[in-house]
Amino acid sequence: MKLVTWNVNSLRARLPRLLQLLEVERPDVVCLQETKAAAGAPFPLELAGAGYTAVGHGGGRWGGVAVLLGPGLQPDEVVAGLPGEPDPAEARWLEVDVGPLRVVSVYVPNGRAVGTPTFAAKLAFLDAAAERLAALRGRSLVVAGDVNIAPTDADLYDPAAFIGSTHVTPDERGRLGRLLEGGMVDAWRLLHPEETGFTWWDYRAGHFGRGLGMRIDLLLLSADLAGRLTGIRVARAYRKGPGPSDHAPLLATLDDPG
DNA sequence: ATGGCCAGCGATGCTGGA
Repeated sequence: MKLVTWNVNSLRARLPRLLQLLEVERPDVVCLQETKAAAGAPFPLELAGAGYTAVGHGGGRWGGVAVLLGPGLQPDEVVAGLPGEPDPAEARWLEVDVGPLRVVSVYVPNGRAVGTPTFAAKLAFLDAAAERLAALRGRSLVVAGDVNIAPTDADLYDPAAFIGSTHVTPDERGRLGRLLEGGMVDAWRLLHPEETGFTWWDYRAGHFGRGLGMRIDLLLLSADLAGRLTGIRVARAYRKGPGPSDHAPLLATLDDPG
């Protein structure tokens, strides 16, 4: 089974690149973030044409998450929204049951600046996510998305450049740690303990070309699924070329259950 | 070479992203 998570920075704007990814990689499950699609907005017909069933949680002008399922897969239970989240209208959390798996696509708030109300809302969202994952403990669980936290300084191009900024504070990292309680595994780090694995690069100032990125998109797996992880990579090709997102897709492969 | 802001809204320049 092949899993993808990708902050597309607008589904509409990214559709050509998304269709390219679906055709080339043929993933089974795709978690999308920042679709910028309104609640109830129809998905582009091209997705169905490519063989994918889409489940969305719309967030209007900003935000929005979705899960795409490949041929032969259908959504069972769908839960949109996160109990206790600060602003449900931002549409940052979507759970979809796919066979024995519960798949979560999550887009954690940015937080903008430490000490602001939006930063407090980011922490509150993370608290709510930890509560929800505790409630889901024991299930075969995939939590995939843009967490807007660099887990450690090894996930930054230059730790000194982030002193005093969001994405690196103990408040944020501590809450990310709570998401990993109960045996959830950071899939990239499981197979790549040293390699940087950046998933986001600022559009500005040539950051991508200069290798100035961050690892803020994560695939978290419950322990049973982590044991089946055979590969994970950042598809940097989708950060290049015409009309890229500022995030690259993260692709993982799981062995079939034996 | 990991190459130099983008998307939405809406009609102009501002907001948000991280």
